Amino acid sequence: MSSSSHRVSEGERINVDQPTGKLQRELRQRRIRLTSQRRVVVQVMESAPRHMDASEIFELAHQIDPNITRVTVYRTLDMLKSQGLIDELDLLHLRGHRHYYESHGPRDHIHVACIRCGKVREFESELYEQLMAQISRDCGLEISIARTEVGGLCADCRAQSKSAPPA
Amino acid sequence: MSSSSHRVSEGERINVDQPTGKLQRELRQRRIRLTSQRRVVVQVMESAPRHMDASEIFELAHQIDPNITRVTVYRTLDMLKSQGLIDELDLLHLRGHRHYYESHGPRDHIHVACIRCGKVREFESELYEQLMAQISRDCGLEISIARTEVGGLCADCRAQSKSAPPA
DNA sequence: ATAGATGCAAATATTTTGCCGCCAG
DNA sequence: CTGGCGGCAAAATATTTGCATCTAT
Repeated sequence: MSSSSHRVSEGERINVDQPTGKLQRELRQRRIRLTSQRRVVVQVMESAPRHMDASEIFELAHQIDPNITRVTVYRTLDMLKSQGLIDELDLLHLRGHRHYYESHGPRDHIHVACIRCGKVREFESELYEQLMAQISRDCGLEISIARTEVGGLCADCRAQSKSAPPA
Repeated sequence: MSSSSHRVSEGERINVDQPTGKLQRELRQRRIRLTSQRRVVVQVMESAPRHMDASEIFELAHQIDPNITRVTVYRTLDMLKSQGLIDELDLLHLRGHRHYYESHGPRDHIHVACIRCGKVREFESELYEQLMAQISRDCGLEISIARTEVGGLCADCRAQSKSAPPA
């Protein structure tokens, strides 16, 4: 396995850090049965260039191992969610009612999406952590999950709007 | 039907000043056809003590006017969403895959939910606005939607945990 | 060996669509 | 009057469940 422990650059978000492994390792550590199907599903998720919904995960996983069914994908996602290893997003429902999944990174980040072209970027900020601290303090909440999604027109799409109006 | 420029009252917990009306007023202003069904749906949404999903909205609306169908609720919600008058939330999927709806307030707020008791509180913060400004600047995004949901154990539930462990 | 996963098929739930008669503006 | 809207039923999606079988540990 290519153990590249160096940081990925800004825009791209392919998970190269723990080669074929962060989720898998977590599962093993937690004594959770690592079946071949689960291995495929987590690999698919970890190597995806962008967030996928359950159907997309299924398609890819099924291509790799035709035995894998939708049911297994749902069950695996549920398991990972209940283990707190992945997040379920809806990305502002910009493209329907799909739910997208992503494996937890080390830090919380914000999803910033363009409502026109659909590009999604991840954003981290000191301010965000301050905000969470404030919420925790003011609401007396012991925060375990947080999600922020922001949508709008990106610079590129604004530029294009000038020649061609919105769809 | 009921005179259009009259207030109907009779709701129960419906304020007659603006509440029975923000959405309705917006729709009229925008020359969007105000059918009796739409009136009922927006009233239900505006007078609800908490966020509801499509089914709940349907139940209540259907109680008020048995003619109203699920389809109409869906179509009305779509319309309101496309007008940017309501937001669609999932509240961290704490209770399954439901989507909740809420009419836009004047200011953006954060939804803070307890993962145990399910209580949802709304939270506003200067920091939040700063964060949005930062995102807008750094990502070159003209923000039109934003959503933040935070989950964790509230103080009450933490207290209870000491005597009775998690469900 | 055995608790726990998977597959299959069918049950549920949720959302969308086509068509036509009806009502708000 | 008329174009948009709601109702109905059915299609298309999405998710969950029961049960027998298989497998990772």
